[in-house]
Amino acid sequence: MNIKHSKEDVLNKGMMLFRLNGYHNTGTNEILRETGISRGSFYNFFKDKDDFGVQVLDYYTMSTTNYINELLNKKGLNAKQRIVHLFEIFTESYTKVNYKWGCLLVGMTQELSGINELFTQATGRNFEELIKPLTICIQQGQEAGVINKGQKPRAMALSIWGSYNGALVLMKSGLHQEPLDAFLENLNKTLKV
Amino acid sequence: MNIKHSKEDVLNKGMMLFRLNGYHNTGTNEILRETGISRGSFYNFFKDKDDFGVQVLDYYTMSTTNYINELLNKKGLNAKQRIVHLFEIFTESYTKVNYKWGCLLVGMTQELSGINELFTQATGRNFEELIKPLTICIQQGQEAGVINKGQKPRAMALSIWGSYNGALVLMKSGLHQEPLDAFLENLNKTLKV
DNA sequence: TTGCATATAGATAGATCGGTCTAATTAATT
DNA sequence: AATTAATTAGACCGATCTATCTATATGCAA
Repeated sequence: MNIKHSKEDVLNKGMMLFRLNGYHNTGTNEILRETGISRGSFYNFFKDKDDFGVQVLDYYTMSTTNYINELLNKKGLNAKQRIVHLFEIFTESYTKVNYKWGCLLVGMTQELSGINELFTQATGRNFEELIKPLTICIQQGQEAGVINKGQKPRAMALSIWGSYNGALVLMKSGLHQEPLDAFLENLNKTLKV
Repeated sequence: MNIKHSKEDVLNKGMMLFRLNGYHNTGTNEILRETGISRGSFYNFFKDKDDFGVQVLDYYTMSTTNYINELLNKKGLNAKQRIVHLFEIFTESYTKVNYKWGCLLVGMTQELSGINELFTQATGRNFEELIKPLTICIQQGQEAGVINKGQKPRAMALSIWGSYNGALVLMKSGLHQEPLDAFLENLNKTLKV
């Protein structure tokens, strides 16, 4: 009796595994075991492990971007408040798992960008996707006068997203909350008019 | 005819390899080939690969901390100027290698912290070492009135070092300069009285 | 010099890696 | 219903992984 698995389920599981244990540290055997899929099916869905990795990364970025857009379009808050709210929600999600996993894009960047051509392109592309909504929201906030104009939207988005990513790394390096709080504190200062 | 290698040479080479290609993506064979050391010698120096990795990380932090201290004690500049100068020098070093490598502590954190007990302790410990000089310098700057007092020294150091680490990740994800410039721009704003 | 600890060399081992292959099953098409 | 295409299953393969093992060479102390 054969079992049918959706490709999305496999991508989801792979995402979780890569975020928890990293790309090189996650073998295909582990992916097969965790998803219950067979080796034949895996290589029917995906050309090879790298192809799988890139698809997982694209999938991660797509879902994350959707969620970001949702939060940054919330009614009843101004642009600045929406951004602060976004990062409060995001940092909380890491608190909830005891700081044990990180941003997949950060991890894949560290492990693969600059080494593997496919992933070098993928990390660059996904990073641009991820930062787009924030850039737009900052621009709106500056036009509305609720965010300071000390940096151009793009540069400010880079600063903030960078600070956020860095906070996640520091968090993971000591498995504690402190860097996330420092980031949120600094975020308010960065945005303040 | 046997050849004698210093342990420090091997640590140095390992540091370079891990920064370039990551921990799991660097095999012992590659380490042996690059250093010219034999397998027997390697396992005479180091208990196993993990032990080697931790020693490399400790070595990296020690040399980096020494360099930070040197830059943060430079005569003729005030605390704020010394911090800005430090990060200008540091970011430049990545520009020079075409954004192809990252901070070893960031990489090891992503790959190993939270997974491997030995490395979890090591990343936490090394991160604390690395941030210490910056914290002290910020405190001096605040007391001297050249750095704003909006955040406590420790929190500001976390914000800044986090932003710096995040900028390195964004840099590597797209292999470009932009996030480094955005970070330096933002750094000035963070410090300004 | 003798004796002993340490360092080097490299063959070898067992486990695991990513990936292929054939056969069986299921789905789609005519 | 018959035929073809797509999917699933899992045995299997060569390559590579980390680590050990034995033998040889070297440094040092008595």
